[in-house]
Amino acid sequence: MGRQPCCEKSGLNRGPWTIEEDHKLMTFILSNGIQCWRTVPKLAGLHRCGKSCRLRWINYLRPDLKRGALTEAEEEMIIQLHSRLGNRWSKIAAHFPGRTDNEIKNHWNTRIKKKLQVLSSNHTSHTPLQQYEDCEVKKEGGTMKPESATEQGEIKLELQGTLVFRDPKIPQFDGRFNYGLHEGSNMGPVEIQKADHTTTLFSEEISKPLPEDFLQQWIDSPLPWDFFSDLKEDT
DNA sequence: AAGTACAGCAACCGCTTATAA
DNA sequence: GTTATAAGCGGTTGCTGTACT
Repeated sequence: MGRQPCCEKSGLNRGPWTIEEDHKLMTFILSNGIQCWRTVPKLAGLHRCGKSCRLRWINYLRPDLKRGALTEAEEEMIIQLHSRLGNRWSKIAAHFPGRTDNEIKNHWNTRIKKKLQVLSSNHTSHTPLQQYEDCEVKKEGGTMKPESATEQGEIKLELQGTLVFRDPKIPQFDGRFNYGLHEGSNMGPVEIQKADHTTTLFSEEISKPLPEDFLQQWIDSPLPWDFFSDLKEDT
């Protein structure tokens, strides 16, 4: 029943790959292709687990890999995608031909995360909502629901709704936005997007503590539009 | 020059999902 | 429908090189 086990766990090489191992794996895959990772190390003459071979190929040996540091534009796109997809690195990596999920994950954890932390700590002096002060904003329905709560009292909410913007600088578009926040925190960026047009709004004005009654009031109310009091609302 | 701290990244671990038997 | 396994995925670890003291 079922399939054969992937590989023997004992007697296999571990740790960094040698040039010779790389060469064996690359030569084998280029001439035979990949049918089954389990059989690859055996057929290629490697003392490695199939899983390890797969990882080495995907993250390092694939000929279509793009080498070199990620560009500013790529970084910006990662931030945008991460705000929508969260830590789904493979989904994010799918938008970057030649880049691997591991590469993007590492880049996020070692660089972007820190960059954003610095940005958010400077956030109180940042008022990009002014950028949209000429906007007319129209609400078109929306829902809000508690997503999760922890024992530490951290509450995450999901808000979904539709905004229609009218702005001379931005063609009219509707958007879907989601965010999470917890008691006493600043709310993160609110992303407004449609098709290939994505932008992000920030505001320190929308930082609110969330005592239970206030939270309930929020949950009960159809739309928490107080968050957007800075914007002219066209109802 | 030596020791320590830190950053970056490759590789591993363990869980989840898809699929063959 | 159930079970076992391969493949995929995200979190984490640990090695290596570099900067700092």
